[in-house]
Amino acid sequence: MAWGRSVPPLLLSLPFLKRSAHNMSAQAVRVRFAPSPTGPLHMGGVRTALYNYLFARKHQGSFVLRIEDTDQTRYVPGAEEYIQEALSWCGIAPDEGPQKGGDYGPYRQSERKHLYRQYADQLVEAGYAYYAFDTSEELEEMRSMAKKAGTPNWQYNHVTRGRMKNSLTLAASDTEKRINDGDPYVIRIKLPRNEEVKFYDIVRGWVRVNTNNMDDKVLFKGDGMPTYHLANIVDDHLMGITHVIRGEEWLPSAPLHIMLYRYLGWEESRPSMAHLPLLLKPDGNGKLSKRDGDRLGFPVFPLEWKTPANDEVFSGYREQGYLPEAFLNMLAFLGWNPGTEQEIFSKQELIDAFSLEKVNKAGARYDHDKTRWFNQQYLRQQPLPVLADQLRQEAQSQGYDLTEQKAQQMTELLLDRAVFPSDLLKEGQFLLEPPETYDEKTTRKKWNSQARQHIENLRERFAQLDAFEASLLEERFKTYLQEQETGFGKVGPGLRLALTGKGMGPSLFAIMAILGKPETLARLDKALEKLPAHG
RNA sequence: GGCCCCUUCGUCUAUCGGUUAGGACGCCAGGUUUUCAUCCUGGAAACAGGAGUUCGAUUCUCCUAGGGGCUGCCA
Repeated sequence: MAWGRSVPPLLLSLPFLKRSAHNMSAQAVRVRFAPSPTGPLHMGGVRTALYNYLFARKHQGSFVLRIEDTDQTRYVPGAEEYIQEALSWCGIAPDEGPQKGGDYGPYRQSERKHLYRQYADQLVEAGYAYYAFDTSEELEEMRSMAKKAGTPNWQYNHVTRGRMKNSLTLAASDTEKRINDGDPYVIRIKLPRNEEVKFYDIVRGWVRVNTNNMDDKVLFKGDGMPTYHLANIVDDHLMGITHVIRGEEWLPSAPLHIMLYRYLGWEESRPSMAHLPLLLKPDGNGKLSKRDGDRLGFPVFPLEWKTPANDEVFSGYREQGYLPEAFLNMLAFLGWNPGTEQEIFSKQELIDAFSLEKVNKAGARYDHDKTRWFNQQYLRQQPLPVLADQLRQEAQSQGYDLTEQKAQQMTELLLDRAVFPSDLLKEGQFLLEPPETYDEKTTRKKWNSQARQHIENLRERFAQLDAFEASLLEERFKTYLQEQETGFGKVGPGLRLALTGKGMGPSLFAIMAILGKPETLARLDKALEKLPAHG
């Protein structure tokens, strides 16, 4: 088993496992990510896409994007574009999909509409499905009545279908008449009574469910579209999908899908299944949802999203300055672990290390601090010139003109205290313009007549220097301290305050070197002028 | 409620019957640094509970508890 959890040897004799094993060696891996375009893709969806992508790459297979838009009432403009853009930003764009094309298209289910009906008909003819004429209202009433009677989970199944309006209870002529008259109807699967459905899930092992606990799900809707259940089986089959890797929320309907493969006669080529653990919210209970981000102060979406209906804005990792590689690395580790102690993985390293067997079973709680840490790590790995160039552009957009050299110096100076690229400018603002105000607390504690005198003295000394570079400045500064028989703590804070207006920050000598002589002297003059001499 | 899935430090996780239960984030302490950040060193911190199988269970089985998902003519 290249990618099964350990399976008892005996079970290998089961026909479909043999088939699987055969599949794996002979058939090219094809996986799909199948979101429905009902809104932006959130990070849980991105992770599902990522695992599909990694699995495909690992096995030299194909990663397919399929848009599951069989519910026309839930269409949200821009959602599909968002999905594609999000995947591209993350660096996991599909090999086949609505944008890219491919040999198995079309890749939108709405454009595949004509394909599904024949399979629904096939099932009806084979006796595995039936027409049902019950209206939504009638079903609603059945459910609420059952609920009042103490049965919260009324099901349309082998017990109840005999009392409903369907082709099993109606005379054949009646059924035919209704259909010819254009009466609305759905097609439901006809599940057997008391039969065990079992399948092997790559991350969970054997899963078994009795058909008594399943219901006769609608396969084909009144509007002429298939439901997800039918469409996903038909498409996976037609598209040659070998492995279905999806979220755990699909686990309860997996047995139904198994039955569909069987009834459609496709059991021999059924894809393997892997149900991924869910992403949980950091606080409280439940899975991560789209509102958690704004509530807890982090994005849940890869890209910013503006709801078309009301212009509500949801923040995105991209816009907040996260690097896609960091985002991806973080996501990969939410529910998967290579078993080594390495945590920083390039995309290629993730591909090489990834396996579904190492995917965890339990849901993973999202930790924003860790995400920030990943970003910090990746930020430092960026080439200096690239960061400097970004800084320069950002500074420019805010009206500062930066030389390449100065941008580079600033980047070097500030990278250690940055988590986001934008921190470089934020933390280095004082290098671009003189302070307007001086930190109140530092002024009160460190700025006295003595400190003032030191600044005056230093100003004179610095004015004598020709080469304004850090090492020289430091040397002169220390010489001065020795002459004065005083310590760094008596002079340094005042100097920093005068130069930057702040009580803390990077090396003073590097700061002065970057500012240059005229600016340094000007700032010292300004501070001497503006700051009162107290104490 | 029913069905299914899950359960190791606060969080993400390693352990595929025998370990002082390891790492990372976060937290705390110390060191480096004029300060902040970085960096280095150290620390606190976990196998949900109970039975069983076994010479031996965090690891296998069962039960309990807790958590999660599903329970639509949504995906």
